[in-house]
Amino acid sequence: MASVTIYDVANRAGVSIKTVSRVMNAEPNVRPATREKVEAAAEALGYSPNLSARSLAGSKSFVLTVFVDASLTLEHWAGERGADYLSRVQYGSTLSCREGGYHLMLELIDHDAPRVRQEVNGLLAALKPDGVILTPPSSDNEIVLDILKKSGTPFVRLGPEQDLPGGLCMRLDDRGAAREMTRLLIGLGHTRIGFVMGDPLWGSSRARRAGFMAAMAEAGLKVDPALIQVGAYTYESGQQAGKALLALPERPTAIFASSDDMALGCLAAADEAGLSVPGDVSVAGFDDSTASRFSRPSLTTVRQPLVEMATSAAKALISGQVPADCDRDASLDHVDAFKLIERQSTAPPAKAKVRRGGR
Amino acid sequence: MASVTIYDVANRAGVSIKTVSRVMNAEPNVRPATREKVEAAAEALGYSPNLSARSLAGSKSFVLTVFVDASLTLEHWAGERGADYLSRVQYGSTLSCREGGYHLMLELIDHDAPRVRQEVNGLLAALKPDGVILTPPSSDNEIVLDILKKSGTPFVRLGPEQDLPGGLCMRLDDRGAAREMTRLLIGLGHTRIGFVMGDPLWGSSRARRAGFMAAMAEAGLKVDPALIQVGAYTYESGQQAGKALLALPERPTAIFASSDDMALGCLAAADEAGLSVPGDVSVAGFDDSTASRFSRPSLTTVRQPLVEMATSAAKALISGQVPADCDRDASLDHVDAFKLIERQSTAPPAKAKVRRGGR
DNA sequence: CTGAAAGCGCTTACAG
DNA sequence: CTGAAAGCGCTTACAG
Repeated sequence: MASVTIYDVANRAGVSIKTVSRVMNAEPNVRPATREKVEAAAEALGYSPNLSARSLAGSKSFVLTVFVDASLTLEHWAGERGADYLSRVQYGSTLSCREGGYHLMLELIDHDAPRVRQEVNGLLAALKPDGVILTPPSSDNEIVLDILKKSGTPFVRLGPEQDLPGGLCMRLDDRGAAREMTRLLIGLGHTRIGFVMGDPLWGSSRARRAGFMAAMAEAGLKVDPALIQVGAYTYESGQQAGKALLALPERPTAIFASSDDMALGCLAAADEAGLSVPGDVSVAGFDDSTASRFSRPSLTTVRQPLVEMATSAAKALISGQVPADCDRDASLDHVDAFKLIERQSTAPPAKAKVRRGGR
Repeated sequence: MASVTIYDVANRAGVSIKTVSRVMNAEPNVRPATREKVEAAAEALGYSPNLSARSLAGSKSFVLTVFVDASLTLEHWAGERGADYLSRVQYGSTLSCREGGYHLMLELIDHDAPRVRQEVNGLLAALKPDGVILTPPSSDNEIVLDILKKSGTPFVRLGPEQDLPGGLCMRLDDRGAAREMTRLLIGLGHTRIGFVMGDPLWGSSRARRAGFMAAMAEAGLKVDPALIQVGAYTYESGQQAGKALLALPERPTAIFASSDDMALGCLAAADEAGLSVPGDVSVAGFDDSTASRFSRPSLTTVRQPLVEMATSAAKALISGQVPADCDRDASLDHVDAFKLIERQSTAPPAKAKVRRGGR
């Protein structure tokens, strides 16, 4: 079955291909009667414009690309847990793409390979996407950001952790979320709460700490400086921070670690110290990572509204609201809502225990 | 940054664009020295051929499309359980695509919409994929199959249930899997086993029953005709069949329903009859559906090797091993392995119970 | 409001 | 083994 082209439609409607093109692209300056004739011809012939031809001739490709980390993604796919993060991103962006007549391509990036630059360059040259949605760790990969900027491809960074120039950023309200989580702990009855901060170089780390401090202040609780530990968003740093907090003469009854990985480290530290969670100490995290759901105990944490973020990201890219060359000053930060996920790792503080006789 | 084209490479290498094209496509008839010159120029310039141009000019698009049901997929994505089935299909097909320099596009099809025909036709016209991977219910949708055949697009049907002509089929060994599952039940000690068959019109139904019969025969167990019920692969039909089996004067101690949906129906029937699973009766299913994992009790079932199936499907499509017009006679069926998943719904039959005095 | 011409970056079919 | 020409199906930039 030979495919029907713009010429077939033009012939049948008795107009030039340029007019057909106008109608297909919903451009103005077509008489209603002409428009109808063309639409009828296209419908009768079952005509759909060839994406490749449009892309080659025009300035739009009708393709959006999502960059995900290759090894992370393959691991998640292989790991039978279902790729939860990715599913949510696909959900949101696919929704917007369908609405806008766009197509989504998922591309796995080898962030650690020496040839990332070539890989990403090749991808852009081959696909010419109208926009790219970056997921961590792409969102913070300077090589990827650099290539994207040089190529003039608009992009959105999902959940970026660093304050790098360029692109539209979609992240949750770090300060607000940290404040809410702290309020939750305070509401449970905790007054002596330890805080594990992420890398201070990152804006999100400072924002989360600010939220913690704000909640403590509004509750009239003083924050002992010894209760604030600085980590690096890693499991190990969290474990170290947790160890330090739990070794304090006056132990905190709750720890708010500002990333799930660090919170998981705190869980390990509690275990080492022979303390039960949440019996002896509550632990809260931040991110709603997959690990947070499967840890023992499962982690109370903050969830990013990923579906909504991905929906807006794709929408922004499709509508061309993201300038290709937007630098730090021009960058619009899109702050989304968030959701507290209460799981097993938090509880009211233990009452003063009745000490049974030594064993 | 203006993109580098085949002309730039040709200029730098001092050859014609045709020669560059030959090298990029690994065609023969290029002197090694020339090939090297071209490769060096391409590398230096960071050249990657534009996919749209290749697609428009040539006969290949380097794009594979996966058809999934729109509402099913959106439901899974929304349902926080992660889209397990889809993840596994994506995993396998993405792997093969990366290897072959192909790109994968996921397309959501509204199978129930009156405009499916137009939708699918439009998709093929716009994307011109070199092949399509069908997942249920696309695998058995006659409209979809018809369009694919008319358009001459090669396609693979994943886990088809009906014997329809056309395309390459990838399914597990129904007979062998049913035989193994029956052996498992027999191994547990069951001798009186009920079987719920799917729609007899479908080849897979008959194959699964044949596997059941074979296992029973090889164990020297006679099959009471009353123990074979015919369902329709739906929950309701399974419930009805289960009800009938459990009302038998001599009740089976195990039921093998040849689809998870029907097995779930049997679970409901047991519940209605006041019987516990697996205490009073074991129930086994077939498919490893998501529901089978989350049911109470979770279902012992047969899992399709989806990742492997998708990998082979994409590979076959990329290598052009699937003739565009293969009809029933020419269709090659690709039979894959399977895996028994033992969960909570099966156990050894109860010993003759010691009847305690009335309650 | 409509159209004729040129060109996007490649591959095809052919010639040598 | 290599290349010049034509053309894939559209959009762009322009003219009227």
